[in-house]
Amino acid sequence: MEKENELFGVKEIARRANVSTATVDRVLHNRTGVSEKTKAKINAIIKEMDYQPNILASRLASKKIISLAALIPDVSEETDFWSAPLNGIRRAEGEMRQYGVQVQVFLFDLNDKDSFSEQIRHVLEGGFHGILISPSFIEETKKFASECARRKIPYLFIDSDIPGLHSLAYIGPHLRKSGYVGAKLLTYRLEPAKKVLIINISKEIDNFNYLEIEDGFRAYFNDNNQPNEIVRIDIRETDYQSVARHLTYVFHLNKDIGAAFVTNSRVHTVASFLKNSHRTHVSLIGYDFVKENVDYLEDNVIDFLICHRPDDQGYRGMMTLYQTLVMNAPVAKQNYMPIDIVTKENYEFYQN
Amino acid sequence: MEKENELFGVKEIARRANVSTATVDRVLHNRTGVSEKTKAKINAIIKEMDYQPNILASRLASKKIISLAALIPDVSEETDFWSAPLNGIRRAEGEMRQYGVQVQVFLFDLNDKDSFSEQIRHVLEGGFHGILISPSFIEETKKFASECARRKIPYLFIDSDIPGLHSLAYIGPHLRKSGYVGAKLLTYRLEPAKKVLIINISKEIDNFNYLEIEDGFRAYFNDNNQPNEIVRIDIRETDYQSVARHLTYVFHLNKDIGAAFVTNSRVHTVASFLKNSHRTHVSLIGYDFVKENVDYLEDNVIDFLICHRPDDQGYRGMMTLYQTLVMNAPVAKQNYMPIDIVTKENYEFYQN
DNA sequence: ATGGATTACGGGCACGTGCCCGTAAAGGTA
DNA sequence: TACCTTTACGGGCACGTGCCCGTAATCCAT
Repeated sequence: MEKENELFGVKEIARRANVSTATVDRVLHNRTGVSEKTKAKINAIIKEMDYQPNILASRLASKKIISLAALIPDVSEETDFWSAPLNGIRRAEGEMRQYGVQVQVFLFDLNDKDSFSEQIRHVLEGGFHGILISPSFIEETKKFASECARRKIPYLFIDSDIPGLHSLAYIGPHLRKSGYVGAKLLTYRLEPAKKVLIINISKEIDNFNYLEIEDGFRAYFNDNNQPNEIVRIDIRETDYQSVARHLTYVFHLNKDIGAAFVTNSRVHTVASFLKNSHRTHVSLIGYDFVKENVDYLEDNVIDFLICHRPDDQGYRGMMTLYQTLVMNAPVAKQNYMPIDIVTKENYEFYQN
Repeated sequence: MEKENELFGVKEIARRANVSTATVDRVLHNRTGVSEKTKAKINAIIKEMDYQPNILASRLASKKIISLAALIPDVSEETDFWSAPLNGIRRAEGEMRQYGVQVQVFLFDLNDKDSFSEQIRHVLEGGFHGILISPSFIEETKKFASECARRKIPYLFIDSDIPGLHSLAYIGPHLRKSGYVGAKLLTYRLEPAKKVLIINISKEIDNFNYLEIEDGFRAYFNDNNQPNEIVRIDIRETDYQSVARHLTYVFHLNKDIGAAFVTNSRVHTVASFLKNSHRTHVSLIGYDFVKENVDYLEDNVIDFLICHRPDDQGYRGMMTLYQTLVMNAPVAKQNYMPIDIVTKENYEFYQN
């Protein structure tokens, strides 16, 4: 039975140090106006008491509201993937508002690099205390990062990472391992003679995520001496007709494809093709818990979906900023999300 | 652009109603001492303003601390499964303490019904404002529930549910569906001629959880016209020697067992047996992210672990009580946890 | 010595709510 | 009318921290 000796706060410190609470306050917020001698004495007492400020009182008394910004892609007609992180951000906002935190969301067009740059300008002008950002374009993000460093604004990445920058944290998947998991699932019941098809459907040329995923996918084959031949295809158009055309060609060239792995959420387009061309015996795995994909899970066309809790990414991202700024708690720099496996049987309980 | 008109709180209400803040306070906490007329007027204003009390100020001003109890099984030498929920409970405690909430944990022995009853007595005597409980023994839990109802103490169940009682919520897996998922994974690459073995290792006779799981497992076979024959075995001793003896016998009788499904966390005992008897070609699936199991995942003896985020169950359970008591927010009565699939490839990122 | 600037500190109000205590008004009894 | 009880309400302090404002003390230049 140990008693937490936190009977008093600032007043107790002031009493012990023979100063006023105001002076203690100055030390706590390292403002000017305290002699080195008393500062040292107060700091010693603070350490000795293991003083923890009462956040309730602190937030209540503090006039200044903390404002956070989130910069993520807009929901497009191609994919509503980003509605999930947005959801998590909103959820965090709701919880934080009563603690004097405001959240502002900025959206950009994934197919328009300029919109990204423009929103970055807006965010930087907004005078926010912390920023969450999806670093979809590398060079622009690097410029953003150095500007944040100059202004001493903490920022963190979600969904994909750009290593080497001084972000507060990364919250998202370990993409390489994610591809590794995909390979495991895809080969779990695959006959040795069958070929495996990797499909990347993406307009953006400089999207680097799928490279990591594919790398991990191939690593699994190496590590496990998986005998299957790997075929790969890049498709730069996202509409069904184009995808179907490319796939028809690939399946024509390779008669014995037993499994297909799509490196992003557009797996439903492939599913549609497989179903239409009566190839549902091909095992199919792809990414993300979006409605179209779940429909094909239900329909037994997609075998597994891999998912990285995008909702939670948004939530945790905002909460991490909050923790840092309000309670300045230490934060893990790498915050890898679980690599979730979603099937027809468990999807109804999945929490994004 | 809509402005939240929450500029003021109780004072604003008081001003509009031409009363003092004290009177508003009395209405808010429906205490006595307010005439029906002014009460109605104030309530109208409250509704009109959509007044949300400032929880910071409320918790700060309120002397009374809210105390919560958690009643869960102790960690035993048989399994440290319950260390995970305890972990989540502690995590919640840490977050809530600064908001004036205290948590007390009561542990009982899963093999000793009397210890359960005794701890229930202690919990009820403790005068707690809310209780989280793992309803391991049905009859005792029912008595507990009616006593709570009498005293108007909200309580909720985690890990397993007893329907028909007026618990605040259930936070745990949908066991039937969980068995369903197990069957899917187990049969995913199973040859039609192979038999499937269901193994239940448990001392407790009245443990009803595995019945649900097994029911779901068999339902999958029915729903999918799975041709494999199912063999089942109950083992009432949990030590390795006994388990090995029973399994030796079963595998002797059934030469063509291709996959085994263990209905709880003791799958590592089976894994050990399979490894020792050179039967690692048998697919093996079981429950829970405990160290022994993960070791056999790593060792390729266990194919999949199914897991229901026990840590999160503890955390959410306590948080739900907190939400109910402090902000009296509405709560979902059924709160099914995701049915997570853990493999050798993704376990390192798994979050209990 | 006088004045002004700077440093080092204390007093005290404010944040929004909880709640104790005091009291005027209304009602009841002899 | 005098006295007591009950009802209905207001005043005001407290919670722990943030921060504005005032001021004694020290220092420096005239």
